[in-house]
Amino acid sequence: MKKYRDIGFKLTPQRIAVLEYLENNKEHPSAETVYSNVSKKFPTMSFATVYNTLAALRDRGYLLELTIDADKRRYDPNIHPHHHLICKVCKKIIDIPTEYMLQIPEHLRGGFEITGNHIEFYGVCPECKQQRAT
Amino acid sequence: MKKYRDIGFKLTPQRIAVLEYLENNKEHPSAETVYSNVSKKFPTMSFATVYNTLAALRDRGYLLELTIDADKRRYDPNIHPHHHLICKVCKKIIDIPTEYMLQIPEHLRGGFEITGNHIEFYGVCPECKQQRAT
DNA sequence: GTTACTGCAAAGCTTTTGCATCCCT
DNA sequence: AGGGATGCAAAAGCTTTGCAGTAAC
Repeated sequence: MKKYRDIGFKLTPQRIAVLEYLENNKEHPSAETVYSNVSKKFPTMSFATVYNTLAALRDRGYLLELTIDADKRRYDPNIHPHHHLICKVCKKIIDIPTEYMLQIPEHLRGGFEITGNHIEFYGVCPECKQQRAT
Repeated sequence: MKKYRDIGFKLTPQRIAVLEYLENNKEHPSAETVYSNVSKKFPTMSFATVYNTLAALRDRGYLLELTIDADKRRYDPNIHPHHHLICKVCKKIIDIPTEYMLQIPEHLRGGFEITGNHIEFYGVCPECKQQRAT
């Protein structure tokens, strides 16, 4: 936690609760999900504080904001380069920590300076596949 | 246009205007952009009709709904498999029609049935790169 | 004639903002 | 003490919906 304070990130009890909830979290939660979980232990917590905290962490590079879900933004505390596998039915997201070497053919690059990439794999998870078969 | 009618898609003047606007459109427009362009020639056009039409085309597989932009959904009439290169500054999106062979290691697949993938390449376009230098 | 689309306005969600108060450093 | 965070409520965007009227098939 010290690293946050060191860069001038003020550690309030609310922020610590959010940080603890996110730590090692693999669910790629939405702000709403973060709010409802954190406010269990912290009833006075407000939505605005969750949004502010998530935005502050994102701006400082401690949190990725995923635009995978059209309905809401989801957050990923894993900031190491990785990709995602998404269930089209239940929107579950799992991490794919594989590195792929992807080159864009020169004639398609359009003079862009490439800084990164992100692969979304789509599919149906075992649980949803079984429910469909029913 | 006949193909739409053949599957029970009712062709109204408003829908034809939307279809004509989208045809060969490479700008990946948002619903707002579609609306403002189509309503130039069709002043009585309503937002709801644009949304309904886009959703109907999407549901029938004639239009891709992109979740690349966190702020709004964008639409892509190019339904052939392809990827995207996105300018992080101005959010311009250009098509990358290259095919990449991407395999997910078995132990990471989690029993998913994989149905497809989509790569987002990130970068800065020449125009934005120049403005930054200034 | 049916069925389904249009247009308008209102409502629904997610996310952002203003502002007074409070508290971490 | 000072700067920044909190909490509340209101507002702002984007998208969806209900419903009466209308047009495509």
